[in-house]
Amino acid sequence: MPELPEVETVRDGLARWVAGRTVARVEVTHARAVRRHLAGAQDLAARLTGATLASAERRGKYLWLPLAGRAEALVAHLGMSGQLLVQPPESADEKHLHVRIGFTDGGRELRFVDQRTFGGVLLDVLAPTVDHPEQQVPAQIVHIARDPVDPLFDEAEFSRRLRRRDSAIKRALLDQSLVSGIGNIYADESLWRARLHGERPARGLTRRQVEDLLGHVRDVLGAALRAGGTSFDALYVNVNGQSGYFDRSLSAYGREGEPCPRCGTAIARNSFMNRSSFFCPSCQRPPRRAALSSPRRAALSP
DNA sequence: TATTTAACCTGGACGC
DNA sequence: TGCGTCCAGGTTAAAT
Repeated sequence: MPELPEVETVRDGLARWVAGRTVARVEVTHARAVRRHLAGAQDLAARLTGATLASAERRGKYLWLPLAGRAEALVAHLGMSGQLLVQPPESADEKHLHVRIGFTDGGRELRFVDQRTFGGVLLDVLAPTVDHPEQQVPAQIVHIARDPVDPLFDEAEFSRRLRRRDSAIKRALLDQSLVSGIGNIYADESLWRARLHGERPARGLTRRQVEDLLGHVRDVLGAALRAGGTSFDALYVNVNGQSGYFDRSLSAYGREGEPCPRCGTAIARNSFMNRSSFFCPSCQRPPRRAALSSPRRAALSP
């Protein structure tokens, strides 16, 4: 599933293959892929045709390609299975090809392919960021927090906000308005490295624990980025259709029943937030019931 | 206001 | 072989 390392790998590919090129035509073959462009597919195509894609930017799991000389950008989110592929025009259409963008140079096309259709593209105006108004991001994502590898990420502010939360740590890590780029896989991996159970209340964490957790988040994201991201199947690939290799380095996620690399206890799995959570029952002690937030306590009561 | 839940969606895996 | 069910999870509107 595309989280920060996967999206950054795609962004890097777009910067190499697409930036500086001028759009000649846009074809939308699946309306759901542009559902967040409220003016519709025709409007998206009309406004994008003739525009030059200046660069490739990212915040968290969102990508955008600013249009040269205009305060607008082509925004993309990969959802769970979205792919942005750079393909020769003559190559066969992918089964789930939803948007095709051709360029005036006649070279490789940019294709948005998405099996589960949770992702999409849209054209959006740029707006100043809250913390650094001299910087601009697409208006629809101004609520998305900076990610932990952003040089302007404010650790002190993150710690303060996290430790004020009346919810579980994992839920907070997945909240993109608190910290972006982390999904289910890297949340579990980071918590395993920090020896923290995801259901522990965020409010009970010390500053030191938050610093430690953040360090592990950065380590995991960095290692995954160097491996080209995590791929369990063909759903995540870079712009050239290649998979990443970080799944071979995962310690907890997807390893139910396998020995914990640290203590040998079998990795456990439970359901949390309608998702699977993987953890070591020995290294990551579950919180005492009294420490759980009230709704969670009520949910666990017989 | 803060937090939690449910819905969206498709195809692979699995059991019968 | 074919059918039905479950599962994967990022985002956000709606509910609590």
